[in-house]
Amino acid sequence: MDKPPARKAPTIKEVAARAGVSVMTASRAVNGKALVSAKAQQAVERAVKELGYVPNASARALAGNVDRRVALLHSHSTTSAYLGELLLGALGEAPQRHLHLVVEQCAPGAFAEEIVDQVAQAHVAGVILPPPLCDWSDLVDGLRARDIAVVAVAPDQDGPDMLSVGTDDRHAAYDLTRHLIELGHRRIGFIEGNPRHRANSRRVQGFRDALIHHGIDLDEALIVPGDFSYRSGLDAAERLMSLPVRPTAIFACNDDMAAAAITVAHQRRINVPADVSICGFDDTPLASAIWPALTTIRQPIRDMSREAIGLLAMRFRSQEEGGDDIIGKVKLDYQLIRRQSDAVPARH
Amino acid sequence: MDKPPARKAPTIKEVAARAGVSVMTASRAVNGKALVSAKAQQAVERAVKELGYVPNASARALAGNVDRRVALLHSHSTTSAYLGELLLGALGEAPQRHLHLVVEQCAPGAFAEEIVDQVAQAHVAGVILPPPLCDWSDLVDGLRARDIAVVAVAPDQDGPDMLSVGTDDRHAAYDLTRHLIELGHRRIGFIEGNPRHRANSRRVQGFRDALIHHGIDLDEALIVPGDFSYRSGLDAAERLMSLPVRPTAIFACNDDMAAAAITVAHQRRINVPADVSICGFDDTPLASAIWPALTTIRQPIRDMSREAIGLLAMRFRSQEEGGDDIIGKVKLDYQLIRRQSDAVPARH
DNA sequence: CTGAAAGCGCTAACAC
DNA sequence: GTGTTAGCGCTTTCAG
Repeated sequence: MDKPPARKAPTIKEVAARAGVSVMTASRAVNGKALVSAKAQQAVERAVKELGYVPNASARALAGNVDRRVALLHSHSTTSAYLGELLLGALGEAPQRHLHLVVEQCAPGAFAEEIVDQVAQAHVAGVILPPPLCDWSDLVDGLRARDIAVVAVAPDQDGPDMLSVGTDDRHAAYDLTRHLIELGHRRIGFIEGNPRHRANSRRVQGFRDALIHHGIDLDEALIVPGDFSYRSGLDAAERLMSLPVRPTAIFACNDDMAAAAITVAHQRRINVPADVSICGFDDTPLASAIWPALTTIRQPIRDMSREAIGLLAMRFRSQEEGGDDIIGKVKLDYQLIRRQSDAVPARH
Repeated sequence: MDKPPARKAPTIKEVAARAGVSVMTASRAVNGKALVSAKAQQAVERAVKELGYVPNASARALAGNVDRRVALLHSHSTTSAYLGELLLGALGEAPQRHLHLVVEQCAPGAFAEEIVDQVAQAHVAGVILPPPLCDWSDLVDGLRARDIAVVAVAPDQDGPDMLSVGTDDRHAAYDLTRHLIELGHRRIGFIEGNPRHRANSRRVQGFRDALIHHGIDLDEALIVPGDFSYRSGLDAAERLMSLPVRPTAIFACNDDMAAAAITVAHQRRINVPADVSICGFDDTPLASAIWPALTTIRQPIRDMSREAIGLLAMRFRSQEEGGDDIIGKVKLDYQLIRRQSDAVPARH
């Protein structure tokens, strides 16, 4: 005898029947919003467990009319890895906040206005904007002009009246530098990112602060320019390695440039990390793909999109209650990922 | 005067009214399934456009009772980039096939049975399994035992009665090798991947075939072992570079090992690509992050998940019609991505 | 605190 | 071809 092939998902009706209460009470108990007697609550909870009941999201959305849609907008320049993390966070959080997530890609050469139209036609109430979209003011303004809530993810410049999530880059750079100092390094090279990005200046600042706070004189020759690309990291590292007195450690403003520095070291038969420690920033896939794997700073991208959804939900709630538009900013903790590219400096 | 803040999405009712037909006709016209007069069809289409009507997925799912859920299951070892691509493809295709996609991550050390339970409790009718999950037979069998359709993405071993999507690795390796041969290379080194993976043997096979078909004698010393890791690529490349007669080109079985080969070349002050061409496989983010950027093979991951959704939809349709379980396999075209790591061999 | 009735937007099923 | 009726599973009223 086969088991019956028809396995329809249990409905709230069945749960109610089994718990001996009305459908309405069951609904309330499941959602936990309204007041329900402890007894009813427990009965329902048991029934739910026994039946393996999962609320039907469609029905819920339809009935509640609260199926607000939010979009995760991404451009061609968002890397798959970044997007993947963003998606994972947002997809996980959205249902819990009673939001429906849609994913929109903006066309390569599109104007801000076109994108705004596209988003508006999707009938979304809010948009999550990862970099670099979040720094495109025409786009942000256009969206807001149409009453679409915008939350910026790791924006380069963070307007005071914006919803945003991000990490404290300055502080992260400070911590990474301190880590190197505590290892015993005193001569630390720094490879800058694109000077037009605020993220870069914040990281440089953190680096400088750490040096100062630990009473280390900064040799300006140790700070060399770069632009976040691997290619630029190659040149920057060459300069650092050619210095009369070589640094014992190098802090690159991102992983790509750190990887480039490792390549240069290898080329010169300088051992990493025995002869020179090299650290990156961002914890991209590259960081763990190369050898030695990079000690770097990880931004909790997944958590960021989770929080972004939360911020949106909060804004909607406040709108429903007729309040002013809430502005919110959340700063998430970064993480120092220690791998194999750093060590105590060699003794002379 | 402000514009009215309440912007409810238009319903099919409004569309019907505007088009001067009944709701049902509008529904049929929108879905294109049933027969509708050309006139009504056009009227509805115009109304849809003018109102910016988008069918409410929840209502549709609820009414049709066809809101089949499918899961994209991923393990901790699926990289974010791979997952991101998979997600993009699946998220785009699922709604069109009237499927609702959920994303499930399986717990790090979980047993197959636990994962099967988890999936079953999510009430999904089908699961997309990226590698390495698709090669975990306990998991696959467990799922199928519960009548959950499984589609394997780029499986290492492809059972005859399985739904699967993938690319022709052997053929891709053949093409990449031919590319090198056409450039003028005759002495081509090959860095193998983990010998336990079929993907590896298929790639080796393609390489050998290409050599044979072009009348090039294969020097077995040119095929060196690796295991797909950067670390192993370093060792393999060292062996290749130490050969009495160095190869003029190296084909590494994946990008990580190709990147390692480039590092080794740099170390030895061998120019890439002037002195040695180096190609990878997979087109991971690494391929374009390093310098010179890798010429490699790209698998259309996004398309794969799209096709996977299609396969699932097809299977469900056939089930509804009471037919046998359809088995389907789709092979997608890979792409040879030419970047800067290959060139015509140097003349002696 | 609980329940009954009504309806969310849409599509099966059956009429015309 | 087209319209009518009913109902998907749930939550919102509004009465108890």
